[in-house]
Amino acid sequence: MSLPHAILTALLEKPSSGLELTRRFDKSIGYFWSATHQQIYRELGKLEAEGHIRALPAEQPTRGQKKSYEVLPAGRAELARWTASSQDPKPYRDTMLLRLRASAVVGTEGIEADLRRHLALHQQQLAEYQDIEERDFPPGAASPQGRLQHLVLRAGIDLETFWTQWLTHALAEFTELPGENR
Amino acid sequence: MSLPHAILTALLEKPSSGLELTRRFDKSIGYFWSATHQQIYRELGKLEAEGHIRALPAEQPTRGQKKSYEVLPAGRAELARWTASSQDPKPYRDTMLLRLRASAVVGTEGIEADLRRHLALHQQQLAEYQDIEERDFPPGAASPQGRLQHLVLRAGIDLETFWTQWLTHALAEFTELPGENR
DNA sequence: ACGAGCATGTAACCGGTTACATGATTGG
DNA sequence: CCAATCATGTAACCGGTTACATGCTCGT
Repeated sequence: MSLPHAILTALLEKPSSGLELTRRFDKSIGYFWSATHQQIYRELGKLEAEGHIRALPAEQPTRGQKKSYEVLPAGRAELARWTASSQDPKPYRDTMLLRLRASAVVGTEGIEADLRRHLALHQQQLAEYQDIEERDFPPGAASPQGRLQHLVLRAGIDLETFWTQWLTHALAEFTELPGENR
Repeated sequence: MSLPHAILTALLEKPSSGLELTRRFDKSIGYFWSATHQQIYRELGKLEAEGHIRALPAEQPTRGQKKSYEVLPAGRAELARWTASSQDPKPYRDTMLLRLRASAVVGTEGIEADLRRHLALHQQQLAEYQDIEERDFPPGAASPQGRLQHLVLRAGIDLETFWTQWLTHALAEFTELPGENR
């Protein structure tokens, strides 16, 4: 039950249509909660039916017409409730770690190339986050909202830093493995 | 398509019944790929139908009777293929980061307690991993299989270390926020 | 007027989750 | 023998994914 709350957050920051939300999910919020436009439309319908949001009274909503939504007080209250609620961290899932473990059994043939590819991807993502940090969070005092947003970005930066270091370490290990295991 | 391969890996390490697999998923493999017994039974049925595993020829398999499986050559080949295949990293999803972002909009009322709770949980998990490392991976030379397994465990340790540090940092930020934002 | 792209939406599927059912074994 | 537990399994649901359909708008 996270997608509706992600949408409520995005709509509170700025009322938007479905496509606009999809684009914004490709950027900031999507960095740690991605969603496709189908998910977003489905969820917008539910949120409207529940009285959490409403379509902005512009034109009649026919197909192909832009339809913007804004958050109603009930929606804001629900988001506040959810934000403050106690939630267990989801168990972590990662296929690369799974494949590395499998490679200990069936051989490491072929996995090294994908480790390198992942390293490049994480380095790229790290650079993107660092650009955002430089641009949006220059050193110095910031508003409380800004500090919270910076905190979230730091998590992204530190996670990508971890992955680049770990993958580098993993690749170094591989060069030391005896030939028949590679 | 990861669960069947996780099961193949576990079965290659040691032929097991459904319940035994469930227990082992609660431990080692489950640390980065959890599964319930219902998922595992469902998947065992599929894997058997595909000819990747077979039931060990013991007693006739009636309900309530233990039924152990072993991996067939086709299953091992499929696992090797999957392990060496190129796979994109899944976009990262985390509700705590989402909630923190939401709290920048609707207020941080109530979230601090859950940050503390998460910190305790991650510290606990970190301690568990470190115990395993001390017990199973003492300093010194190790087999290639051991080194790969150690690599995976290091990822778990480093991830939990990251979370404890980040949560500590986040809580420190909170104490500096002006009163109306807490 | 028409094709490209914009915007919204339907449908089918798939893996993970939760609740529950049923047969076998074992301890009191 | 009966309850508790072990072991396997069925069913319904839910969110995320993929493929496709349809209507509108705008540039040429």
